[in-house]
Amino acid sequence: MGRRSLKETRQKEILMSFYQVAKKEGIENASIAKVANRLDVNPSLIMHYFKSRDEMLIAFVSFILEKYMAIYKTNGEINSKEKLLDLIDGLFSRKWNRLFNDSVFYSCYALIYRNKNFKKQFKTLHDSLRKSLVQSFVESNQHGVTAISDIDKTVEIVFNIIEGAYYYLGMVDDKDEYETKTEWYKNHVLGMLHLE
Amino acid sequence: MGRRSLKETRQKEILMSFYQVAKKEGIENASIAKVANRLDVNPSLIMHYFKSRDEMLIAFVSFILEKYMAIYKTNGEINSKEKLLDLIDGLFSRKWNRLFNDSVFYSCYALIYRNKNFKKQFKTLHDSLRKSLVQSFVESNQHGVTAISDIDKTVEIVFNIIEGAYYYLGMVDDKDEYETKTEWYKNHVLGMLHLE
DNA sequence: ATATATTTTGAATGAACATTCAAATTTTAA
DNA sequence: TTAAAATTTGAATGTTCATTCAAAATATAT
Repeated sequence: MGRRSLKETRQKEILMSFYQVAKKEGIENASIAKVANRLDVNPSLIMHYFKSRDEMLIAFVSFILEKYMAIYKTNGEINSKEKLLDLIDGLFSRKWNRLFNDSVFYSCYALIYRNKNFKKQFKTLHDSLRKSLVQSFVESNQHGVTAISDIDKTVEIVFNIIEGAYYYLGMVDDKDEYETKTEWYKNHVLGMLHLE
Repeated sequence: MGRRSLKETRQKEILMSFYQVAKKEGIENASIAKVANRLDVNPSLIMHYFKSRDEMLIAFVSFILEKYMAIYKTNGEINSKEKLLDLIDGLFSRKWNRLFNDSVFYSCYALIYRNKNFKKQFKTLHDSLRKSLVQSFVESNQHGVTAISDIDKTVEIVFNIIEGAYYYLGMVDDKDEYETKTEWYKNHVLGMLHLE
């Protein structure tokens, strides 16, 4: 007996609201009052679902990383050149960094330098993204699409280029420059894989 | 007549204190009171030298970018393979990102997504760093050290790799992993320049 | 209908915040 | 030694902050 729990739903709603506020005003300026206000709800309700703002921030970082991870979904076995090119295109596509390569994500990233746990979480995420690409390259090698000799090293460089790209392109407003340089980065990767 | 102005000195002291506080507690948590406390000075003194916290933050970002720029000083004409290798070593060396590739720098970077002026400042800085490397490659080409065909594109990729490296290596605590991957990144660049 | 568990509110706390202002102190040149 | 200009302090402002607590409202199972 008793009332049905809304805990998980409510917590996700709250984190989403936190995200929206953080996007506009910065992560540290996303106060409980503002997050509550956005949901048209009493501030103390938020304290009911998260013991403290700190705990909320911890949950938020996990929430962000979860979403980030979800973008990198493989579209099945890499058994043809087309599939591989699609994969690479996806890595450099504009849509997914529109979602996450913004203020909020880098603000979270900045936290790793002051918080060991955040650092570990970020590292784990990035390493698992790398592992996923390793797997794809193993497949494309097996199907004769590529002949990559040192897959680990190659994947490391590829992600290095992707991450550097998002860092720099975050500063680029000019659409032409954005596209030109994205092409440069992507072509360099294709060159590495002998796919030009 | 009247007293000699300490404005510039004091402002720099204040910004340095801001930096120290921001390093420990995050940029947004670096309050005027804390910055003043660290200098053993009255908080209103800070308001005397900066009209508002906002203006202080603006000055701070310029201050950070200035320091960042200063690290990239070229050691004269690139007229030998040794000079070029030194230059590349420097770009990947651990010392300079120890100073700036930390919480504070990325927090500042995160601001570009909410502030057009910061974005422009960051862009300008990064582009001028790129220009400086273009110049170095022009020299190394002229002296027959390298035979780079598309210097602009090459520099773009090189910086892309450096920036990606700092992003990822920020998460790496393990010394061996740090060094191994740094070597990978650097060797890839040397390969691009046919300098292995 | 009643007991119960959960959601939600509302009021109150004290601390920290940016900012203001006037007054005090210190240095400098004439 | 005096006037001027700058530094520095100290007290006060009202706002926002995270957090607490008790009370109210709501839904669910028996």
